[in-house]
Amino acid sequence: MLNKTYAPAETDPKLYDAWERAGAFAADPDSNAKPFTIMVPPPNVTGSLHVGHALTFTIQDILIRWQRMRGRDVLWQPGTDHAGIATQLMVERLLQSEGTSREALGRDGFLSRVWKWKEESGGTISRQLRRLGASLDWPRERFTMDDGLSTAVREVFVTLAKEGLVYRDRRLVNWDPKFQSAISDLEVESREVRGHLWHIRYPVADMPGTFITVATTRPETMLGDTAVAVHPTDARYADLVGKHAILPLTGRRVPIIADDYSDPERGTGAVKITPAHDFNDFTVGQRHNLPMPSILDRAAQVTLGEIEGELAAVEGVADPAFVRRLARMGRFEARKEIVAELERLGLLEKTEPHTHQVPHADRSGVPIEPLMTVQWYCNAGVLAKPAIKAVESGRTRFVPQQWENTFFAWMRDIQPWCISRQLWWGHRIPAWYGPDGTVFVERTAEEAAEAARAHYGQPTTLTQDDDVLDTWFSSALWPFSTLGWPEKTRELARYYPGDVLVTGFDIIFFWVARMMMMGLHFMGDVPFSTVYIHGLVRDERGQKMSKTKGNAVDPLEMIAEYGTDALRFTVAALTGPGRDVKLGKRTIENYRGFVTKLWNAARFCEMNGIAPDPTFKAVDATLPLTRWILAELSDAVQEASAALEQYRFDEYAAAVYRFTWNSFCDWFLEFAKPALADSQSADASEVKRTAAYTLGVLLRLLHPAIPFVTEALWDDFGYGPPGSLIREHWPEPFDVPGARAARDELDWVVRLITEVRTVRAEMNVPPSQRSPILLKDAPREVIERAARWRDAIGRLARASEVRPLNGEVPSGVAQAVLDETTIVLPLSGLIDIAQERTRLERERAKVAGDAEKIARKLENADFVARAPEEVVAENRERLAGLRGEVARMEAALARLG
RNA sequence: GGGCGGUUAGCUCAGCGGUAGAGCGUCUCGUUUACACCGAGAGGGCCGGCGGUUCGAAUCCGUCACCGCCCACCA
Repeated sequence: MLNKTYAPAETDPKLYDAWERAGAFAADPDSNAKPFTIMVPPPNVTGSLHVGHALTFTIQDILIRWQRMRGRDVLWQPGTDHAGIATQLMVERLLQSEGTSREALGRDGFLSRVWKWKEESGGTISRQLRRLGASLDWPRERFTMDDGLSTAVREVFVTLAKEGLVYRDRRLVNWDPKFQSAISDLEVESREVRGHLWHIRYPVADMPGTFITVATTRPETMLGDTAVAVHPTDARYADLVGKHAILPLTGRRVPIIADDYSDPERGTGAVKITPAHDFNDFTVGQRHNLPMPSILDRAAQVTLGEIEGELAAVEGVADPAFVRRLARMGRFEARKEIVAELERLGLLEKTEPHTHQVPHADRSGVPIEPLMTVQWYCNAGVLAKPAIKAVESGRTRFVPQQWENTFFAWMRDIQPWCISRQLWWGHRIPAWYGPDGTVFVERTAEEAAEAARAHYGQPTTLTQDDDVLDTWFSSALWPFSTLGWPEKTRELARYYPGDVLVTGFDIIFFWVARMMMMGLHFMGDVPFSTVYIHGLVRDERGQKMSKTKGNAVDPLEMIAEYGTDALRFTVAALTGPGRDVKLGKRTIENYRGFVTKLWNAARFCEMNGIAPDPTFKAVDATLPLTRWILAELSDAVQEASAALEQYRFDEYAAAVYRFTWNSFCDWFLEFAKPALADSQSADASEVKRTAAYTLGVLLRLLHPAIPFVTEALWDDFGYGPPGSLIREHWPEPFDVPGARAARDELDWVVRLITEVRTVRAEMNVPPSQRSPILLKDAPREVIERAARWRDAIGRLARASEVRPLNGEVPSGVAQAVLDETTIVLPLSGLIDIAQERTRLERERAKVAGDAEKIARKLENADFVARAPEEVVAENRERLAGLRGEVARMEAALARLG
């Protein structure tokens, strides 16, 4: 006997354990079935489950469970990402609380500490994914820094380096002064900053009293200026081009140059050029062959090394002593000092408030500093070309398709990817340097030593590159590194390329694009044929969720409170194409009601002795009721499958919800009650067997979304052995004999009951007050129908009897029109004639209005001539029907007197 | 500055050429062989504005307005 309510907290983990122990999630490389593969986007090993995970993993698990039921050999590849910066920072904080530090432990000590942390606490997210019901193939779990995956990383790096697609370069890089590492363009985000625009007078050399004024938001970088640029056509400055300016503070003579980069509309039209600290200035510097002194170090503190020798005292303009005091000062403090000094010297023309976008490091949150360093780069431009082609040709498609534009826009203008990071935690770059700086890129230290011996003609001591690779470098290999590449494993042959990649739009560039590039380059094929892009999870008001705002929904809390199924169904119901998911506690609570509804419906079935009957076939159904619910069920199967086929999780949820609640519970079970009450009745057996069949199909339809409650019911009813629903076959639409007639009949009964209920509710008739339902002008089929459904109508429409009305309509009755029949409800004493007249008049007006609209349409000669025949015919028919109704309503009104 | 998405019932959204829909919320009623995490009924909409195409536009095209996001830009 089922409990009064479903208790997910106790039941769900047991069901999950049973599935996992039984190997229900396991891929089977030996099977003959067609594979279906999803590579999980590996969560950070430091992570814990948040709503974003709940969304993405629910979607994936729905697809996975659905395809598994369809008989595919499903591989859902699990794993975690080492997440370089995030993990290193986390362990560093841990060390800090223990009174030690990364530096104190040294590189090796620190790394073993991180590994130890990973062994002890790195499994949190995997445990939490189990609570979400995610049916991942756990024994295949991988970690991006596993031996195998690390081999893959080295193999890719070395191969690309030998192909010239990975190389070292000295150029400006986005530098994070807080973490003191290079970062890629993607890790930079613009933030609006309210700052100032300082207008600074640079004296023109050999022209005493003449100044050229530049405007800047970063006066501290002027220490590294090596030119002032004006636009070639700017008449204001034409005479000054070719002359020199005296750089205030340092006294350096810098040329005044003409360059298109200068925009006469902005600032003063003259712009200071600091090639070593600004990306635009860098290109100007290259064009004009300017010196590029760095004046900020890796911590973004002033460093004078490259300009020390050039400092010159100039009366009233430059003072080497002042500049020397700036050494090792932070960039923002130096800015203040420099502004004060310029003011003192009378060289500060004016200061304006100025709001502008400043690039920040997304991780550390500090403004990035363009810095001249040597880094490793990947030539993404070359790798991007086949990836673009693959999407253009449809080999890989995006759902929703609009994201292809985003992908193309970025890929077609892709910049070299800086892949080295000045961190310790990550894949160490497999490059070794000889004493003279010669670089040996090899898979192992031994191979590098071998290469060095060949190069130098003798054994030579090498030093390995200190840097590690961008975390996304190893993520880019995930679709094949997890399958054993570079070994030629049978998994690799079978499960690459995968089918679907599910992820958020925020990492299309970070991850999707790079997997495409690497997959095509190393496997010769795309890593997946479909990329399903979902939205972001937001709170009920559409705000981004964040811990600081306090509006974050904790999925584990929701699971504890409402059960996993409620959370999952909510997510599915809200996941429309290209839309963010606005998730609130109330919504989850609401869908928990759906899970309960299903549970109670099943309980009701159980209480009535409804049990699976494997011999039952839909084609054997003979009754209108059973034929009708089976036809509805077949439609629901069809709708659910079509929705999943198109990644319409919202439509899938809506279809199964509607069928369960409206068709099965509200009408079928209610109509079934008379038959169930009398187990000897002729219909009882067929009704029960149909109910059992319907429930069985329904559980299968619902399983991908709400796996726990469906498996619990499946097991309890004994549809199969415990834990078998997960591998049960997905239902197919089926034929039902006489479906059309059954639908016509049930449709009529439902409309009759609804009509009577509406009248009674509007007349405030108490439910205890039963009334006869008299059918005036009813054709014979209708009278027969009414007789067949006497019990159900009696129950659901509170009728004492249902019969044709022969003769006069008594007075003091309520009336309603249903097709050609007028329903008469003698409710003597309860009917207020005036009120009834108002009600009927309102109805009449509504129907007459509809009729009028159609009549006007049909009077339009163009419509009749040009609209398709069926549409015209349909309208004619409708008009006739509506006019009939109006006439009957008018007759009813007349009878009221 | 370039691009993408959105604007439909109080809220969240579906519908994307032929009778304006759902869920929630609101109001009224309710101890009926499961379910109050429930049942029955009702109210609620110039489908953002303006133009166009069409026999017919929420739906297609153009344009404007507002909202959100992405990319670029430290004068």
